[in-house]
Amino acid sequence: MDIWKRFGEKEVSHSMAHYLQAVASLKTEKGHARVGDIASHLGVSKSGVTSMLRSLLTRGLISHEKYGCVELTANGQRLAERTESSRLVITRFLTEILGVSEDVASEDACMIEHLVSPEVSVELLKLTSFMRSEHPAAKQFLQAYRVTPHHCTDHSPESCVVCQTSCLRDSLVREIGAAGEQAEA
Amino acid sequence: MDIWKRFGEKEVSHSMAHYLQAVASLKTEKGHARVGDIASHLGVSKSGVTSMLRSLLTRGLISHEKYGCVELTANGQRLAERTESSRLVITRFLTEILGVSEDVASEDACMIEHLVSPEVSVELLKLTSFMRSEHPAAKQFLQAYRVTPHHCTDHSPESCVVCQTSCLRDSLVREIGAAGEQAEA
DNA sequence: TAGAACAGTTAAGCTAGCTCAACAGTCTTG
DNA sequence: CAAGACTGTTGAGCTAGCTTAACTGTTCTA
Repeated sequence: MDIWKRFGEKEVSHSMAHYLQAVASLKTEKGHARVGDIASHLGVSKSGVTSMLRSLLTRGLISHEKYGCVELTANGQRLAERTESSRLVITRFLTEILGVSEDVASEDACMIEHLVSPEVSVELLKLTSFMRSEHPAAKQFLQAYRVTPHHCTDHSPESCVVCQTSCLRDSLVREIGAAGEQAEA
Repeated sequence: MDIWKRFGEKEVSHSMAHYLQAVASLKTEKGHARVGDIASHLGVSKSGVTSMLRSLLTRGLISHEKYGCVELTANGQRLAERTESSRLVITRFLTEILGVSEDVASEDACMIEHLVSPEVSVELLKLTSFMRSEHPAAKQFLQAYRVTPHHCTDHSPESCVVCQTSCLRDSLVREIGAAGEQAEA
């Protein structure tokens, strides 16, 4: 059970993914990405950018000459696109299907976009687009789903098929309450 | 747009979440959690455990006396339960609704369990349990969904309501192919 | 109850990412 | 075409997490 250690072995870290996305978005916005652009876009110092560019360079994800513009390599471009696609898919699933607020959806998507495998993203895209389609089964499902109250209120096998020994919803709902109280304080 | 920087400000890091889960599971398995137990359970060195315990201690998530057993505080227990609940919910959603393989589901759940907000987890639980319930709309939906081929094959607004300027599926599917080729090599 | 075997801690050292301060290179403008 | 303004890099230093090696503390057994 050493899956958890592979966290640090991902192709790109959270920071790297955002640097790649920043370069890509600056390129389309302004036509070029320079150290200062990236720094202000991400809200970090220029020296932080310089050192991150060094590690992206050694990983072959960008090309960059001193005092010059930053370019994505084919591999860097690929990763940037993949992360961006995952982010869009996740955000839309969270807001449109799960009905979570924009704020929570954006934050969660930002946290996990680079960690979710493409297999999951593509299935999420499939589910979201089918659910939002005109297919009668999808429309009926959504209607029934919206009017049905939260399940697992009594934690019986009839009301919830997911929980096992204990009610998962209990601890999660407690967390939401706790977060709200912290915000008020 | 500085959401991405909050990654490092999460209540617990990926490692911490797994240490807390390890302590909780060792407690229920063997009745106690000691440094060596945790080290072998997580596949890290004992000294790594010692230093991590120090930071969990200062965060008030565990109690631990020299050469003694490790105990979770109320707060530590809360976080361990929350992470574990999220993991279970995510895993079941990925396998049972999205139809992703056990391996991919376990890995993805492990990566994101501590990052997903309880709001999202609870909605995911609601969706999963409703979909797996006996409700006719759910059964019809699943049946229609299973037999419908992947959408967005022609990238027209009729076949996919999620993609916008470009087809998100294209880049994701390319990634799955790329991963497969890498594994073969 | 000595001493081996084992459990736990400390210490030094590594990488990743960040910060700020100081320096260097480039550009603009009078 | 030089002065100042701006952009970019270097360097020192920080924290988080990990490692190995060496040490200390505890426990079990002959």
